[in-house]
Amino acid sequence: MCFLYNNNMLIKETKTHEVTTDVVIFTIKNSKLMVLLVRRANEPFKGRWAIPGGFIRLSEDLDAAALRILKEKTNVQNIYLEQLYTFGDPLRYPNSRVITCAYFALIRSDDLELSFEDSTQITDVQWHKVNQLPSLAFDHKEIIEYSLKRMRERLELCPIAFQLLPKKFTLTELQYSYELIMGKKLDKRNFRKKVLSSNIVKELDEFSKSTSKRPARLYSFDNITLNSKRGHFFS
Amino acid sequence: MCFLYNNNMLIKETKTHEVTTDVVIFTIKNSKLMVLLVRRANEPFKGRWAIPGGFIRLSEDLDAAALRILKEKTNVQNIYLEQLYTFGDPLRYPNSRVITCAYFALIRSDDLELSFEDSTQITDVQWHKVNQLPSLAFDHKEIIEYSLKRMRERLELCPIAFQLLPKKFTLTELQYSYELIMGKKLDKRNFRKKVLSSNIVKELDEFSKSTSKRPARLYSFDNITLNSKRGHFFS
DNA sequence: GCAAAAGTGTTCAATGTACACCCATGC
DNA sequence: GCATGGGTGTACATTGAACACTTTTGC
Repeated sequence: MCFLYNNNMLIKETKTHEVTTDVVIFTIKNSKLMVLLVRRANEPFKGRWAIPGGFIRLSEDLDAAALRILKEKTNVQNIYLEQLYTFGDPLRYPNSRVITCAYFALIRSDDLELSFEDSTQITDVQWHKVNQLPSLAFDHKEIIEYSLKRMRERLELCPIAFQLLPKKFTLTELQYSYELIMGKKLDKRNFRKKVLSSNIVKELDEFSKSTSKRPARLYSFDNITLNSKRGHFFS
Repeated sequence: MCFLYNNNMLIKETKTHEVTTDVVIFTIKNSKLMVLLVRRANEPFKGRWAIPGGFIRLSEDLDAAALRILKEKTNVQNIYLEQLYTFGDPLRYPNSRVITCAYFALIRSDDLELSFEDSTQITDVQWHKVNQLPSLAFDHKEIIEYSLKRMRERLELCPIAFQLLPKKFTLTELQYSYELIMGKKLDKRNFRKKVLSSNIVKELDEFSKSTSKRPARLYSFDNITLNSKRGHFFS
């Protein structure tokens, strides 16, 4: 039971706002754009897939809470994390008022250290293809769709796609990740021209161990600064 | 006293998160870009100027709460309103954990019906020039600065500046409002070319009652659709 | 007639887009 | 030697930026 000073009236409520953060975590795995989902262990939506999330602690910054959720699930740091939107439809969460501050994050698949990854049996944390999502809890479908839209907007401004790639990558791999996120094909020559003329990649003296074809030059990224003040790299 | 199920532990807390919304309300008045501030009647920061805001009701959508705050202060509808960012630094609010979901709004100065406007005495609600802000409560300076930045970004994508103008306006007035928001001078010919080639304005057969100079053609706006899914016009 | 704001086009640079062939390697 | 993905350049269209003079009105 809470007493809450709400809108200039002291009201008595059996529940109060709860505030969570949900983190939409993207990666590229097996040439697919994937999002991390957890299977809910409790009601509501017990057994349903959902975006990883959790309550924000009373003395915890929002960014810190999102980072904590991310670490709990993926054990990664040094990732791109950006506050997305705060969803507060009073009906979004059954029988309770839960406002969620959504974030989205991009991680490299080669940084992943997911304990559940070793097991081949079905676990409660899994990657799902973004274009083959299962039925999701709450408004999480809407949140993921909005994340995708935002990620595409960001991609046009700053090279966050690098976050999805290994530290050394070929231009074809880079282009492929752009195509996966943007959902359309890009022209190879124009893409390479654009990437090389912006000084965000550094040419290496290494080549991919060719998988039965001509080896491709490897690049690493450099000079990454974000146009957005909202997104950050956390190290 | 609340019991809160927080991060998988049932914890006992003497306080809980509180969630407010703050609305940064812009207008153009006397050829200046202005923001609406209220003087705080209570501690903390009693007497200090602050962005209008209030607690979100338990069964109230975030957008609705922002709209309510806006109506309480300005009595306008049919405005541009967009969720800005959620600020949740645990130290932003003294002695309490208050997370605020900030919005920004643009209103026409000729739509204004502010009760306090008739009075010439100092009231607790006033317009302030954005480049001459008084000392503000909480992190409200940061919120206003971020609103300005976002408004500039929006302006490049969609014609929200129309929200700040009377229903009939001259192109010079429109250009002036862009210059006020962007904080820089624009080229007259390029500006008019761009505005006229996008079909967002409609030429009228009326002219400004010339104030001792050549009368200028009036325009109204048309075909307003937003590029952003986040911003909305509320009618 | 003059002061003051309204109105009007062209040139140039930069950027984005469309498009097709040779190259290096593994097998 | 051939199949496969790696790598490269040019022509054109679109867009944004710089720039100055004539027109209309009130006084």
